Amino acid sequence: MRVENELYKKQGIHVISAIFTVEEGKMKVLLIKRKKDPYKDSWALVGGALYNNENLNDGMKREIKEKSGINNVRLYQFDVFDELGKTPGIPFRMVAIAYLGIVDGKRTDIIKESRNTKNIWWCDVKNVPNLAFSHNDILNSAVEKLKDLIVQSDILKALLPKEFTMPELQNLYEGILNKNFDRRNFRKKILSLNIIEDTNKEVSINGNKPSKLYKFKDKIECKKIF
Amino acid sequence: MRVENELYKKQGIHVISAIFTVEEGKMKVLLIKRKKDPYKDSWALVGGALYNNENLNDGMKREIKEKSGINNVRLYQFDVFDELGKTPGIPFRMVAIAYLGIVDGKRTDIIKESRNTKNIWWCDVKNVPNLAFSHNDILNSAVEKLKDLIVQSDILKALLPKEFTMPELQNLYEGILNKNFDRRNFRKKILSLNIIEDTNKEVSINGNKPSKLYKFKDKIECKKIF
DNA sequence: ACAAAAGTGTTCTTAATACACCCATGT
DNA sequence: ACATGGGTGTATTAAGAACACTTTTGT
Repeated sequence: MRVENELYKKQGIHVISAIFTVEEGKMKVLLIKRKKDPYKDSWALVGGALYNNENLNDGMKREIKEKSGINNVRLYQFDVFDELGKTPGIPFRMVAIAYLGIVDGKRTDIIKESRNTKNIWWCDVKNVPNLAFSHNDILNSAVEKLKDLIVQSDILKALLPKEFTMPELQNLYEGILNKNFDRRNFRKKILSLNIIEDTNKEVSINGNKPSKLYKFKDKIECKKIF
Repeated sequence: MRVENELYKKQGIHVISAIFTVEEGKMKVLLIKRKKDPYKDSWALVGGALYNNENLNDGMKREIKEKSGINNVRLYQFDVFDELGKTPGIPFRMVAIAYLGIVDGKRTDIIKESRNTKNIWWCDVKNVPNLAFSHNDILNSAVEKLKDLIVQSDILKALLPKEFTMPELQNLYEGILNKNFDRRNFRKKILSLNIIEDTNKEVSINGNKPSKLYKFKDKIECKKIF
């Protein structure tokens, strides 16, 4: 490949991340509000252009740090999106490398504003507004990937708060995988994996019979759950 | 993103494909021999730099057509490789978009030579030489992806010749997945899927008891096999 | 007749599914 | 006392794993 060849001259690489967490038993995705054109004032996924001198993962982490303050995100590169001709106002021919990120929201402080963003929001995955660029497509694709990941025990541990109830866990699964499980069978399955333990505490969430609180064991192997 | 910013100026995108087929019951990958530096005379996967004005899939197909003549390949984008500082002689900061390709070798004519290649070879996956760039890493990763794909019935149909024997099929699985199956259980499993049928023909492969020839039914759904 | 690989059925074990009753809480 | 959601055990069904003998061909 020759540098002077016009065929190759105007290309660039975006890194874009759909960062998920669980809050109140619901799956949330992190959105930022753009300060500048294009798509000024639109909500968008976290991301930006890669520099010449950084590798992909470092670039993704830098963007996430700059725009949200988060620095303990677990990242999975899951897809590539062609941005040829799709991005108004960007004269480069861009390719977007899409990442899925996982954090425990309760252990994570986020910053509200940055150089290019004016707000930030943990948005319920079930109710996402129109996003900038083709970020809705990227998010949909990330949610599909999340369905694959959620059946791994070590992801669950990264995603959930320290203590949680069995119905919360089941709700999470049913929401992401979009199907229902029998309460008894679900419990049996999860307990048989031997990755969580009873804390001997209880909470009453909706003023009904209290549910037991569970927590993950200190070290768990990565097992497939469904 | 501003075009004049030096941070973004020298980036480019490679598309690279590990193209697989089955020959004599063995999994083969398509390699080309390079005509020019860097890595002159080395074997390599099929690929090259993306143009400004084409999208990723078109670029990949163009490269495959140019270097091998193949135009009926089924492509899956499966990973992205960071080539920052890894590629001698290439002044651009490259990212390699990696594809897995599937063809039926017997139905495919390949060309021996092209502008940048001097030879081409269906190489046994179990016995691959040192490749140019970091193509061995990419190939290993493609083989991992192939393990996921091989359990889908429609991939099998794309990969295998029109007629095949049960031991050939089993060998293929055992080679890719790196484990052994019981002959009777394997047969039972495959037949229960209802995607292949008996041709009432037989072949003797090694001068032993002949095996039955099977073929795929005309239309099969995509089912998970293991 | 013997070596080499192919074909075939049954039993056992394990995992997944279906299902009904009692319990603790707030109003 | 009642409405709401949480907790528990058993019986059935389906899927996967284990296993041995007979058949065909070439030498």
